[in-house]
Amino acid sequence: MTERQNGTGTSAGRARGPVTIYDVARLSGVSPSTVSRALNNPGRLSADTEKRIREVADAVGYRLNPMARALPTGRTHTVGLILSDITNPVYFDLVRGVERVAAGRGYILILAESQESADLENETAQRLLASVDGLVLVATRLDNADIRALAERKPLFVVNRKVRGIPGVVPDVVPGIRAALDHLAEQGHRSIAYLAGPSGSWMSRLRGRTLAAAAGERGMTIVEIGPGEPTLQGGQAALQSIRDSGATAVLAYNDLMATGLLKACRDGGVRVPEELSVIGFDDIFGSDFTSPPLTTIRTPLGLVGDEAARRLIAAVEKGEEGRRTPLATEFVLRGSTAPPRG
Amino acid sequence: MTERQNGTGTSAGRARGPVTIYDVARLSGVSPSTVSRALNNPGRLSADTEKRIREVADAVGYRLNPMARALPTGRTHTVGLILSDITNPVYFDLVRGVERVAAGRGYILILAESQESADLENETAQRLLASVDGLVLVATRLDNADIRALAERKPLFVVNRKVRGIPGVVPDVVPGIRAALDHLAEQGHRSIAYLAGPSGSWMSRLRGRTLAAAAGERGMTIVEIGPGEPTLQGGQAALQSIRDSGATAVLAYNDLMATGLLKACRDGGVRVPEELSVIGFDDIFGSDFTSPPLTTIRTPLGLVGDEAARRLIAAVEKGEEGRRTPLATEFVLRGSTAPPRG
DNA sequence: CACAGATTGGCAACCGGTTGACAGGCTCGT
DNA sequence: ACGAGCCTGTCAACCGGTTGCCAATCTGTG
Repeated sequence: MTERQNGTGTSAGRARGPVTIYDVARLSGVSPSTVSRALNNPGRLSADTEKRIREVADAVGYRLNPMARALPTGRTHTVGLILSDITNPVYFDLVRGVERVAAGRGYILILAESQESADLENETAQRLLASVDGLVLVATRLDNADIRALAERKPLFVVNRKVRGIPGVVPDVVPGIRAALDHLAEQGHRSIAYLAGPSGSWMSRLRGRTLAAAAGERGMTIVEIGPGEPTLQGGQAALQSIRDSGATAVLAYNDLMATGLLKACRDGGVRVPEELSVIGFDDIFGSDFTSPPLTTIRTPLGLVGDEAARRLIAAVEKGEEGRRTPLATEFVLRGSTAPPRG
Repeated sequence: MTERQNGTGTSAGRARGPVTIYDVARLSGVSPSTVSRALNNPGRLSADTEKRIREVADAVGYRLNPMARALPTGRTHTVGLILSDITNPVYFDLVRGVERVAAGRGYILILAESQESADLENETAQRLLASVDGLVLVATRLDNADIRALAERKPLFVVNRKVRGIPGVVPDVVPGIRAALDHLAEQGHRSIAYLAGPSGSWMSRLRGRTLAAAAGERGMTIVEIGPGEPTLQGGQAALQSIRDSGATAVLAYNDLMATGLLKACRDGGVRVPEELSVIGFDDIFGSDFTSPPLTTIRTPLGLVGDEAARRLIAAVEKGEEGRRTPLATEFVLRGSTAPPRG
């Protein structure tokens, strides 16, 4: 009779802590291991016993302790999501996508921020490693070696970055960029500025490269401005360089920068789109109510989050990454572009 | 010599799993309990031993397993944050505040969404209870009884809702609302509409009540429109009722609704602010680049997140809630208000 | 009716830490 | 020289589950 701490003797008393399988076992007259089997090994026990135990567990409101299960099994039923900047609106839908899928499959979401620092990101990932079944890295600042090292410990999924041998997703930027350039060409623009994001950003380089290639095909010239912070401030700060470049249209690394640029234009008396056409990237919350409404290249961020969670969990549970869904960007025409003057 | 699984015999071999205190113990020739004490009971061991163990732990890259520690201690070093809607921009800064404070104090953040459903919220809270040291509930849809029941199991902190006996924070809405009404009165508005949020929202009722009281003091009349969804759509849908009410100015439950209303006005040919003055609430991301820029009542959401995390962790660690910081709203004058016509 | 094989449930070890109790060795005072 | 008391490190139990292995019981068959 090893009476564990919870037994309060004869009187029911108020239970000290949460109900455990030991309580359920005692109340249904079986051993703890039997309770464990009844609950997560259906069919292993006789139908009678299983049903009885389930009823008792239900009646007393038993809930398993995820940590206690994690210890022997190594499975935490938790996914970690590391972002460089939680308040960047570009991530909201992505976070929701991950959370919904995770919750729907019985997983918990751990959220962490790396504050745009590679060191902090690595430290954070290490810190989380033991607590999660897998990690989603979004727009990571880590180098390939660090990423591979992490992937050796736990399943990893990388969003907006391609790393050989590591599962991940990068929405195809080509269709959006082509459509945007077609639109600008049609309006008569020949010289386009690319307002680059952070120098360490793989995605900013990809967008820049793709843009340069697509511009070449259309006989347009690209001048790269930046790098700059991927924020409103970063966009605001770039106005002067853009004007100096002589470009008649700008494609910004993301909507935040584009919006900052819009603001700088208003403040500086540059009329958009008459004097300068501006195109953003991602279609974040708010870009349809800037003034003028921002023309942009939409990234399906909710779907990206879905995909990340789905495939990460598939890797965790079945050891294989699930089916890949093709994800593409799309040009969204609003009010911030027009033919150049003259 | 109970050689636990990790021992790979003579050759170093590649370690199976993560490094444990058992590994550190073996390598430094002490017992596991000594390692544990060296690491988190400074002074309990001789300086020599402690230093030696620390060095070994460092050298082999030991990291404690938070779950393994949580089991005997009951302390997970994790805080849970439950939001009704992750993509609502009102929460971004709040989430960041919580995450920063938590991370700074060595805590992990678990994020969950209740999708505006009380049942789902309760279920989520129950599910998370064993995994966290405490829970932050934001704009909860739970009733007081449920909240108290949760608070009996783990420390709880409630944001934007007052529940007797439960620690929480509600930024003072009075100064912001008074200033807003003073401004409207000055411009000559007499009849104001309040565009209410969800019927279950405590905060919406508080804002409505406070507004009614402040209006009374100024001899203005308030007509309440709604309830409505706290979203862009909710705001858009309300335009007709507002026009019908004859009010010359609207104060919306939040910026999302105010922004939706702005859009409906543009679509419906109602000029803002000439024909209708619109004031939002919270000053979320984006409300300074609507057209016209939204006049609003700012809530210091980052500080609210800070406060929540700080005081929750104080409650967890010291059993007492920490010092309260007074948090107040503030009127932010931008471009969506003007004197009424006529 | 005996016995093989399948069912059913329990024992005990294990996951990786923490911590109360305790033993051996030291230091120190007298 | 001897005992009190301190310092240091170990032992073992525990947190709440999971799971390999085994024993007892039940079933069916010849």
